[in-house]
Amino acid sequence: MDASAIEKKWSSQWAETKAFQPDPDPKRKKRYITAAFPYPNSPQHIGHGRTYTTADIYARYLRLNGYNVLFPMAFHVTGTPILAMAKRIAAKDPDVLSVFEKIYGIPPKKAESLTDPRELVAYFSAEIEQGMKEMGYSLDWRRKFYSYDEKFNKFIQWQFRKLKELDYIVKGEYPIAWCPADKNAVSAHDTRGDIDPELEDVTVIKFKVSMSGHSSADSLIVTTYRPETIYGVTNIWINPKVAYVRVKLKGESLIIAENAAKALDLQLGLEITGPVKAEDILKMKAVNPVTGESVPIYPASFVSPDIGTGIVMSVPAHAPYDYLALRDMGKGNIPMPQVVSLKGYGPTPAKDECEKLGVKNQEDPLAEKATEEIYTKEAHDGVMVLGKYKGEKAIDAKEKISTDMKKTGSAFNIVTIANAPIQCRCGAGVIVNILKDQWFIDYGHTEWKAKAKKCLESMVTIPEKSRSEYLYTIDWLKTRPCTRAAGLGTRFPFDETKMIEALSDSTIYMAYYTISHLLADIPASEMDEAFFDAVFLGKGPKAKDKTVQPLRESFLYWYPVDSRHSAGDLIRNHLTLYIFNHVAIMEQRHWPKQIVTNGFVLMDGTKMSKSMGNILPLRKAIKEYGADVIRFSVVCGADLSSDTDFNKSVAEGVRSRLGLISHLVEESAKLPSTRPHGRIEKWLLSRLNRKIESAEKKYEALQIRELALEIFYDVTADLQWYMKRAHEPNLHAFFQKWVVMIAPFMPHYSEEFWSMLGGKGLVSLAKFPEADHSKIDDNIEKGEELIQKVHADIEKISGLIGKKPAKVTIYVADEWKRKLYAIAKANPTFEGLMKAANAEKMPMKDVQTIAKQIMKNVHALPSVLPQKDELDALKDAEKFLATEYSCEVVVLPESQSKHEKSRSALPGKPAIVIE
RNA sequence: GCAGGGGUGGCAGAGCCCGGUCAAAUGCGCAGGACUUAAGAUCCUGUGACUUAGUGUCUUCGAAGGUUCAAAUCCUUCCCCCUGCACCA
Repeated sequence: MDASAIEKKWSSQWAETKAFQPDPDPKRKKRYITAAFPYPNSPQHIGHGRTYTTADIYARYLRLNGYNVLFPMAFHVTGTPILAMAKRIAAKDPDVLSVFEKIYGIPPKKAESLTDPRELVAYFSAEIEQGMKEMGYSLDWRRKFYSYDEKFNKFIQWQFRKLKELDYIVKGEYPIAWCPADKNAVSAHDTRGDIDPELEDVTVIKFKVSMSGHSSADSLIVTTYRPETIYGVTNIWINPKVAYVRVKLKGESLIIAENAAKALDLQLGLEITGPVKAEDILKMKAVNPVTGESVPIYPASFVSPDIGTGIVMSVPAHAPYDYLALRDMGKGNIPMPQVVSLKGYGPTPAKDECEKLGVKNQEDPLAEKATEEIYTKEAHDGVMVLGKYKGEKAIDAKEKISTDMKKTGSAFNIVTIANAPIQCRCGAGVIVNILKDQWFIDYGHTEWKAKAKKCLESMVTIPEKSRSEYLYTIDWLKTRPCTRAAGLGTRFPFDETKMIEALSDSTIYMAYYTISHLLADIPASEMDEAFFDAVFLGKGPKAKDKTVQPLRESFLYWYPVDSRHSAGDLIRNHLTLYIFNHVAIMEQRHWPKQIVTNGFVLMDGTKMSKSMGNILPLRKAIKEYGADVIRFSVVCGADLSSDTDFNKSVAEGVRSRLGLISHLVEESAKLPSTRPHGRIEKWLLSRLNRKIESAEKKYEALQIRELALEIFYDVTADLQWYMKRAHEPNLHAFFQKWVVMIAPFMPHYSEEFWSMLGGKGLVSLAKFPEADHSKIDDNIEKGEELIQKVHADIEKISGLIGKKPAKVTIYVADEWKRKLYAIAKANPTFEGLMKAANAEKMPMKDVQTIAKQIMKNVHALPSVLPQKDELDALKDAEKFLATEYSCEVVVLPESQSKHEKSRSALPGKPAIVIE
């Protein structure tokens, strides 16, 4: 069977019959499933397929259970990445273009033409949509929209008005990584090398300076992460190669590196009054604001004008760079006051560490390592031995000293980029800006948090263990910026120059799906606050409007979302915001019911990444293996919550099994659908019903991996056994049920099988089989297990004796041995057992041997079949075993033999004699 | 640092909540065999060690202790790994 032909055939069938375009139907129960909508700035890869496949399996399962299921999809285009991507393409960025060509196979001409954000969105969204259709996702595409659609914008603005009414929208200051050239906020994908700028508070300490003994109006300002080491300052470092300037800050005159002054201007408002020569600074003395001590200024090459203020205070006992720079200038032996004591080190930990690592000089990369080592250790275990906070932990003293200095005006805080220097793509150095009129959503509100927690309590989280993460995030969230200066999406209603940020416009959009396909005749201008109030809240002046009614009905029918699907990394933001915004805006009956999160897909054991080039595009994968194989492969490998590995051999394994099943279905389709007659047929039926029963529970709880094992891998094993054992194999009736069970995983093949087997209509809309308990037969299954065991044993023994058996005799243990087991269970002591056996007049010699064995495991004796059942099972398999070994096989009760070996037969373990 | 999740056989990965049927599912890999002119596919067998006309013994589930008749599973301590810590979708 040709996978691609089957896929095409059935996906067009689904489209033609509008199989997955549900409308409200008051007579039927509904289920509403959503998965995170994709961001079309690249094609999707196989990893994206996992979430959607999981959601689709669930949606398809629910459909088989008679639910009216809505599973919609749209595209998220909000924010800057799409703009950034278009810009990079316009600039013919070789990295981007090569990824598109080499990984995704996009013709270079096409790729290079995607310089307009809208064209880019159109191209990639079409690509993604096509991929989703090929995967067979049962999506209702009528409801598709883009997050920059005018009507959607209206909806999002409504959402923000609601939040504002609740006082959840606030305005304030906010530090942000900033490109001074672009005059724009900078995030990881705007920087060279995709580095995420990390902002960090740093203390700036003022050292008053004196020149030739005369005090001066100037102060040198130094930046430090470790203000507590102020007690150990021996000197100040500047870099003679750097340009320094004098600046005015609130009337004070400060000396600072020119670059630093420019970078800090945005947050401090500095006025540069003129240059200062480095050689002049070196002549100055600086006064320690805490100790009052006067220290010299020395030159050092490690000081960078792009980090902090471009001036550094020297604490050689605790800072490896400071020690090294002193040593480099021949002052390695000057007194170095110890501020912090550290176990395992002498009074100068920095020196010790440098010597231990053998750091050559301040330019040596090892200096960085020494610094990290000392800083981390001192932060953890350091205890102050000097100054006001002597005896306290260094980490506590740090805060106190910093606060003290700020109080006296000798220090202040700035925000810097911890991992500086970082370059914007435009080439400018990234700096920190303080946004004065930044808008926030205030997730810190206590009542709001309480409501969110209440929602979480009533919600199902799959996996259950993710619940604690939601709880943590709910507690942790506080004010969160919700606008940006640039990006696609929706304008912020209270300041139209700003755009709503991307995570903030994707929190309640699931509500929009319920009406998005009904808006064609309603102009955007009519979609005001009253309109959405009426649709989603059923109140306000438009609540009775005729145009609103069908929308309201649709919303009321579908909402709430019964299951939200996403990757697990989104719990920390999107999914928790989803909860927050729902509880803020929606009525309680419309709060989220369930969130399902999954792990990533790894490629041959490693994370997929553009730089590694190990991305497998979804459509390429489909072409290579077929949609059903890919669907199965991305979900079956691991538990839902953990990362799963995709590799060739998994996919090929699935494909070959599917091939085996296809073959059996083809054969079965030719046979009539008959009732089971033989023992092995009963066995298969029992196994099937057992699986149906547990499959239902597992589908409900989305135990995808276990399901996959049970209804696919186990089933193929069962089928192989059946085919060996059956006299006239006929799997027609079996497959009629099984196909429905597997259909959520492998919808295309299932449709094909279903039609081959004479099923009516689409299997996608069929009914999930009901388990027939009366057909589950433990004894039959145990009997079959016995046969498998005996089969394996014969194999083993004949291997040991190294010859083909000429005759096999199987002796089934006598009934009294089973009784002995029962006695042992009731009376698990050796003496008790022997006494009871004696009373029963059992052959005590044999009893003793068996009893010894039994007693080892007396608390966990296997339950055994009656002798009759064992005999029945094995006799039924006589023919089969005879064919297997092409020799005579005889099954006898133990008592009918004089053979010595026959006495070693045990319940569940017949004796085997091979001649 | 704080928070969360983990450490199981060559690999991936179940089992752990609810201790015994666990030398530990399943898949992959590997080895041998069948089929084939051959390869591939498929099927069978094996895959901790030792042993054997058999269902036996020993040592294993990050490390060390403990509870128990019995521990991969429960308790304690320790070691190691991964993820997140914010404006980034």
